[in-house]
Amino acid sequence: MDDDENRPLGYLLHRVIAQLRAEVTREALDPLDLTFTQYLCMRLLSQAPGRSNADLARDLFVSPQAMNMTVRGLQDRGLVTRPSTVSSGRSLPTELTREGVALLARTDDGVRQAEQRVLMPLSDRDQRHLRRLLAGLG
Amino acid sequence: MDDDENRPLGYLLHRVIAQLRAEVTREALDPLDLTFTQYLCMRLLSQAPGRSNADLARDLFVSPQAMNMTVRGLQDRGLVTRPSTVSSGRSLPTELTREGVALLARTDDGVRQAEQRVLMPLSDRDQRHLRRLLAGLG
DNA sequence: CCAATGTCAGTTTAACTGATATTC
DNA sequence: CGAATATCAGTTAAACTGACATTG
Repeated sequence: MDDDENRPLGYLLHRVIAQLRAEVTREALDPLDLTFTQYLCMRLLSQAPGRSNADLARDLFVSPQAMNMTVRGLQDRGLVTRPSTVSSGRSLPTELTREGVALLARTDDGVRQAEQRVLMPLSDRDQRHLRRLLAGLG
Repeated sequence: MDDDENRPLGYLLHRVIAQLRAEVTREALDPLDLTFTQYLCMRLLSQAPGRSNADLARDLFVSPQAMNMTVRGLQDRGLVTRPSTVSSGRSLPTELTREGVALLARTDDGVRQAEQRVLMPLSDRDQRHLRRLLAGLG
């Protein structure tokens, strides 16, 4: 029989991400008309400006076609920008616009609150430890 | 600018679960014609036999309609069973059949290997710690 | 030629919401 | 009646695969 620590990682992770995603979307993203995937994309661009579409797709483990749709949606709203042509190669470096940076900042409070609710069962120390372990898997 | 530990939890979690889900599905579930959600459902029933559809839905944070489709798929293949009528109430207790238990067991090796690849960057000690922290959020 | 990139198009997975019947 | 359950049906989010042109 499974005890807590022997349950497969996928099972444990799914529960946490499903709950978190639902709460973040409802509380912080729906009011700003952003999908969770768009939010992840903007978050990634905030930390690593100039990523190409193919880079972003690899970072989030989705196909370049799927990521392209996400970026297009953000581009149509003026939240990210990328050059239509480039002097060398086909790779188009994408970055947040000033509007994109501002909108991303407006998600922060809601995201923090939703995360806090999900992480409630853990002590502050354990929360920091969990973040560090997850970051180590990136 | 974000350092590792200040990146939102949803961002860190998404990357890990996306990679893990892709590897587990390809390596352990596709060969047995199981979806990831069906796998989670069977895993849950293995640990907590007799759960109703509504229970399972709450456990995995999906709608009862979505879970019902998953259970139906497993039922049609004879992997789980639930009574068509019950003496009291509408709740139908679901459990794995012998075939379900056997099929779930056949996923173990592939799942373990996929998890091991994802967790590779962490020490054994940190892997155990991560599992314990995640279990604490269930 | 070949590998990587961006992108058009159609398809599929797997969730969602709404509505309804049953039962305690 | 009211709350919980199961389940019908239609819709949507968001991925997928296949195909192809461009570029270094």
